[in-house]
Amino acid sequence: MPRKLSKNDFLPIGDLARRTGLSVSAIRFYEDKGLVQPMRTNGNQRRFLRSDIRRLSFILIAQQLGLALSEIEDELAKLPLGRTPTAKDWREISASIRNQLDRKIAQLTRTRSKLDGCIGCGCLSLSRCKLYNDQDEAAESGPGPRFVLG
Amino acid sequence: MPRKLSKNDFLPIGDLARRTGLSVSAIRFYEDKGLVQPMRTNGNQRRFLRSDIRRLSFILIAQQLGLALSEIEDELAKLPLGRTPTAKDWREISASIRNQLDRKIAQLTRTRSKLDGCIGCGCLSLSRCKLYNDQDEAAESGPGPRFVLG
DNA sequence: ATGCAATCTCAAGCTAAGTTGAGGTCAAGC
DNA sequence: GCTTGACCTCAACTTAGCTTGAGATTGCAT
Repeated sequence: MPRKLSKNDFLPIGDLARRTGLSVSAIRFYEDKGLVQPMRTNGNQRRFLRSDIRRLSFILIAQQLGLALSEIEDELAKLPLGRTPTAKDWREISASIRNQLDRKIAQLTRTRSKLDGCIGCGCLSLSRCKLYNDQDEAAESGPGPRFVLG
Repeated sequence: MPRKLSKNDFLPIGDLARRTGLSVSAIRFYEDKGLVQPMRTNGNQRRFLRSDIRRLSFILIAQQLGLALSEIEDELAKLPLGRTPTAKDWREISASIRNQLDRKIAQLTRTRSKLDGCIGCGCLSLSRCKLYNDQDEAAESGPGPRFVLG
């Protein structure tokens, strides 16, 4: 016998907000970005599955790890059929996230050691400064490098 | 005898752009933010001092270190009379910047070790997840979710 | 004196990750 | 069946760090 859908299986947006700590507007924003896909009632109101709580929690956690929404979308897209992450998926995804974290830490650490070199020389000379002339690794982040949790 | 100002001591914005690698529009933007203060010709064109090259270079370097323009402004403001940084100033400022770098690295490292804990458990449970519930350091960024998954 | 590149101002646009507000609709309790 | 709170859409605003474009002016070389 297929499990009957009880009323509680369809949550209105406010409930989801209360249970995730997100604001209603943020959830709508995420829907806009394609991160969740609620159904609609006849009256056009959103109805979410319980599993969307988990999906949104994943988004929140990933954000705290310093991933941009677009990166989170990429991670979620790796799941078959936009499924909400299970424990196994989570292990795989975390491994990928860990790589990104590692890279960010390595980047900052390199930068710091270059800075240490510069403190010694005090050169401030563009032609000689390591901080300045290593185009390869430092200048990647585009306008306004964003670091996690300020 | 006071040194006579030769023509080369006043650079038009394009020269400054070529010599720093910044775009003309970015330099104007920085002026707007108060980071440089060029003089004007009778015809209202900007004329920069040679020392502004150094000042802008400092801005570029500090940006690569992950400082926001507002933070850079703060650092530059520590200098008496908006002076361009000398080697000694640079040593002091770098020390301050190094602290900020250290904090960012430490933050990321803590986050990573929490993630490692989570990979093991695969819980994805908001009530238990360390990533999620360390209010002290992680959850500064908004409304704190406190509820368990369904 | 003229031509043309460089410069000027001001306004609008872009990305990220949302928030805020106006004006309108839905659904549930009494 | 009415009221009220939750919900809807759409547009505009926010901060950071710029870029792009329109239309006007300047200044250097010939």
